[in-house]
Amino acid sequence: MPGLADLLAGPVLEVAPRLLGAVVRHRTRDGDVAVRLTEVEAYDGDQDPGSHAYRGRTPRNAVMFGPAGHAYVYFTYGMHHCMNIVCGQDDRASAALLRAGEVVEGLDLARVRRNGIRDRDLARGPARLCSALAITLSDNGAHLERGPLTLELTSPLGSEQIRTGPRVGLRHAADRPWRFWQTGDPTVSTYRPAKALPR
DNA sequence: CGACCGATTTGCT
DNA sequence: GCAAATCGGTCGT
Repeated sequence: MPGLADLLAGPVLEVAPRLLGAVVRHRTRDGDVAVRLTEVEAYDGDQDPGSHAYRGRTPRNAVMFGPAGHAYVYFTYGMHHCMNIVCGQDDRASAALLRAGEVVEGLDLARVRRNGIRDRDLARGPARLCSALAITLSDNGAHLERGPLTLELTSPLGSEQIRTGPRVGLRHAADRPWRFWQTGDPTVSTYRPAKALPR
């Protein structure tokens, strides 16, 4: 049967919505926390001005140029981590940013890590998600099949369960509707557009 | 080597 | 609604 990397090796615009509902689990000394993904964004490598890989390979983004099925983690704003799942073909340098999710395991541990924030907000936002899962730069490049950081795909959501819209916080290519989220889910980040798309 | 920027969150107004 | 916090990556001098 096909491995995770094979499933993630398709075009990122097809893989990203496929990730909605999938579960990311991180095992640490303190225990396990798992998050069900409710919001992701697609970044399409060398053809995408919004992608870290747009200006070519650097030590930071090298993982994006490798095979699908690995985590690309970067540090930003001097204090936050964000996690992507590398997908697409090798050297395509495409990835899906994990923007939000629902904590489905290790709720108590996630509450401690997030220091009293409401359960709904534990992983609502890309840096919050990394905080709840205790993702750091040491997880950059990690295989998502072998652990301690894993991705478990679930059956795809129906098209009526998926909404799309512009990506968040980009200076360029802000017009491309490459953000995907689960319809009406309360854990989707607050930057969702004011008006929902027609049912 | 120095300057500037960023796929953000939080807290205060 | 807005600005501070804070630092690695990238690029220009």
